[in-house]
Amino acid sequence: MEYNFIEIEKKWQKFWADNKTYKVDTDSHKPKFYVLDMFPYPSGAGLHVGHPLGYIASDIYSRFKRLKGFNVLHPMGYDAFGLPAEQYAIQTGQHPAVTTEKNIQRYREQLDRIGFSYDWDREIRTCEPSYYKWTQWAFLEMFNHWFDNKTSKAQPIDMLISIFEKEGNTNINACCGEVSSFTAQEWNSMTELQQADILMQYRIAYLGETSVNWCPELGTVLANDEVKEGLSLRGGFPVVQRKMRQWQLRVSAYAQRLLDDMEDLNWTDSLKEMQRNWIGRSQGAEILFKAGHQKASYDITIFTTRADTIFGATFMVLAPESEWVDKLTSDECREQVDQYLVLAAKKTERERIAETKKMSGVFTGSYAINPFTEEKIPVWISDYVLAGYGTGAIMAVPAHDSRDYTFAKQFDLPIIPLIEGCDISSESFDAKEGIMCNSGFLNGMSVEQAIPAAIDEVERRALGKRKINYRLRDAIFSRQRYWGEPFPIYYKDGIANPIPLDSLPLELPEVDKFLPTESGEPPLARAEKWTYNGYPIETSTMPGFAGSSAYYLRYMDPNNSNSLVSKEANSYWRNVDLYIGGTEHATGHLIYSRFWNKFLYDIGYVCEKEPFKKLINQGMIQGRSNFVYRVKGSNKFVSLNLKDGYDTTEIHVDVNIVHNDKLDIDAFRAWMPEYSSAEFILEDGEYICGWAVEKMSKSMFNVVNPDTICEKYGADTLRLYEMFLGPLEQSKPWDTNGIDGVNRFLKRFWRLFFKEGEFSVSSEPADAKELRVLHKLIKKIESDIENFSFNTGVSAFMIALNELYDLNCNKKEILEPYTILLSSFAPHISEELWRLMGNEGSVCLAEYPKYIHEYTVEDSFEYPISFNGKLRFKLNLSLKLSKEEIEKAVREDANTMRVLNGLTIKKIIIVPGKIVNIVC
RNA sequence: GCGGGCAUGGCGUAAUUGGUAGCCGCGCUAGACUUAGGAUCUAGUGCCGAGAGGCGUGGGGGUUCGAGUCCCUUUGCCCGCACCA
Repeated sequence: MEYNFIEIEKKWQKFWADNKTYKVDTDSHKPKFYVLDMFPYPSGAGLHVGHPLGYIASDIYSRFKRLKGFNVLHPMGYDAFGLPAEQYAIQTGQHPAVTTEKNIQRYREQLDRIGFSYDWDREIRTCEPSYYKWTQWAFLEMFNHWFDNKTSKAQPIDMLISIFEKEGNTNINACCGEVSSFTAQEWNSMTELQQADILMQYRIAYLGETSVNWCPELGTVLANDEVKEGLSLRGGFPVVQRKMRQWQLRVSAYAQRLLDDMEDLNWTDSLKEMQRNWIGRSQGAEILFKAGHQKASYDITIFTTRADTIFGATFMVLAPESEWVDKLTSDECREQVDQYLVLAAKKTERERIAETKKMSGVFTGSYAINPFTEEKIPVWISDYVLAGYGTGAIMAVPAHDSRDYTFAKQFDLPIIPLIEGCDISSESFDAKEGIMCNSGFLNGMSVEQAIPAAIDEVERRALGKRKINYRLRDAIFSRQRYWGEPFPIYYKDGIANPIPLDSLPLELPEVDKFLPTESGEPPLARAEKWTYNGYPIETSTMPGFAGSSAYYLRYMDPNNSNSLVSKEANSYWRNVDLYIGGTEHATGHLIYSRFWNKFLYDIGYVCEKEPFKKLINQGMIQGRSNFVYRVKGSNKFVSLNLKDGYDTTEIHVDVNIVHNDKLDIDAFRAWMPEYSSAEFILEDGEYICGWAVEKMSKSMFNVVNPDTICEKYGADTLRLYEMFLGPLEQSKPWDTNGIDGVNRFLKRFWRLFFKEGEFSVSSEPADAKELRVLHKLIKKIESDIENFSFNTGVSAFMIALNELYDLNCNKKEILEPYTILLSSFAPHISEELWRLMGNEGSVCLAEYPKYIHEYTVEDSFEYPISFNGKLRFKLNLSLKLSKEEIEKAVREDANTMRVLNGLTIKKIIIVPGKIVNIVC
């Protein structure tokens, strides 16, 4: 009987679906295990072979854990809100819900063919009202909470109000916007609007005016992680900074906790490092400088991590957007300053970044007093200082900061070296090392000593205080788009009010067009009756990360209509034990999700403070393009190794009509009409194609659809091959050159169960050699899966199969456990063979094979000579032993003899102290 | 510029974690069975050499009885961050 993978795979996929083989429930006496994939955005292009890489790995792990007796939660869903569907809608007028639905169906079909063990009853889609009800709910919870710095945790806003009513805000230490202090009486005498404005400064989800990334092309604001090098991640359009009033999430309040709790996570160091950089904690001090011109004087606070260099602060710089700019600009300089501000505002982020080498700036006309040197130093404005970081103002120390140095050189400002022996003739000395000089009381100290000493002095003289700054900023949460979650907020008399929970979900309304209105309002403003009790509803929608921030919680209890997740479900499933996905979410989703989880933890909603215990980043699969070489001016194509003799043009050819770099000539002629009469110059009767590794994309003709592989080789081969390709975390090109080997392995495995076309498995007991093969395999597979070393795992299956062929073994005692082990990797073929062996119930739920046989010294068998006839043992020998003594020790060592029994020792290689190599 | 990672046959990779480098697979060579084979099976396959043997983990140096693995240095690739004061 042939290995008919098409039939087998179809049969078992249907069986698993019909019988809900992979359905899981919370009420179980088994230990839980939660394995999660980063759910996909269902794009119109469908899945290519790169997408399932992580899914296959997580599926193998899930199946393995299930075999080991765990109750495994392994769900899948779709991150279905997003820009591409909306842009498609704008172009075609088709509702994004329609295209999204279509794409999801396609994804589902493709996923189903690969044989994943998902519990599809738990599928979620972020664009469904029953799901986004809970996204809206979480937003309202954030709206109704504030962050208490004293306890470092979210607290209800009602509690804040009652404190205000009793004692004002003087005793409150909150993470909030700019609020001046007030007493209880002052609070109580405020209007409703005034109170609402103040409360807004405290809320965790708040409406606030800040400098935002505005993308004119997309017509929306973007979060920091959606912008890279001044361009939008989606589409690559320029982004400018603009002051806008937007909904924001106070992620920055959680900066320290996000940092601290990372310690216990089982994530890669590089990913943790990325998050650390993104959070960007820096320790320093805020220092007060008096500054002003003839007409007025102000206190300006700056932030610095190098308080030790204050004696070298020879000027001050303000960000163009700084609120001090207006105040410190003198009348004489007003005109130039205004010109500069206009110029700076027009620059895109990208231009700003590009101008690192050349700096621009303008003098304000004001001077500040360096509090340590008492010198008068000029105050400048330049866009190399960012408004959003620190206080938007710096003390410039050109001798020890490269940016200040460039600026000082350009505008001819004084540079004072502060470290003995440093050379600042051509560049600044940025290193934090050396002995201080020109620095008053700090002279003679090392930099390390001088930093705290300087801050102590600052604090003693009440010029400022120690301060920790974070690069992490609050997340801009509004998008001026249609295809997202509506905000459950309505406006009454200028006050933002929550739409109560029992009116949720607030469903996305129908609109006639998906574009902004003529007056520039977001598309939702087109909706008829977009009101609540007659009051207008917020017209922005939430960003992509809103729906993906808590989806892992929803899987625990996907159909609950009373709660995001029930207490019972949450306390059973707790958090994700294994999360697999790409690194591209390091600073977006993985930060937001952690923040979201921590907030829900604070309000007592979830029981774990971190969402994802272990995280694996699968590598990207790149495309491997193939080329043909057309002789210029003809329809002749020359094979790779002969092309040097001709003047040729390199042309991408569809990789699906190339096999092992050999072109299928007939398929090529049929591929495009212009090649139908193509002629070929062959080498050894073949046309060999050139190749290159490129991004997988349609235009390079190197996209491989997993369906194609499933048709040709079957899903089991696809699964094994993707794992065999190399280490999971490594990026690699998709290269089908080796797929035949893996396919051959499955065919060989299949044949092991058949004799002359008949299914034939022996029920005789296995002998020691055969058991050894099995036990070696069990041990290896177990450790490989636990270490996510799936490539060597596949190899181990192949090695064991070779050995079984050598032993001519078809015994059930060996083949049955082998089949169970293989079922994690190749479930379809395993299921078929499992049933043919006469078993009831799915192999996927079978009992994990255990060691059924322990070796003892009495076991006598020849050691399989798979180490090229050489064995190596560790023995506890001392240097002083003679060769004979060592030989004797080897012979007497029980562990060694157990394996050596029955073999003749030919040679012993001795390395004194540790190791003995034995050739038999 | 800063931070992290990698470098092993013609190719993808492996190496019991400091112990005879090259497992497994691809490809290739030869053979068997075949009308045929993108099927199957057998043998071989790091490099040089007829052979004995020698040389080999990007280059150079070091530690060690012993280094692909540890340390220093250098080169080349990949990834992340980038005016964050």
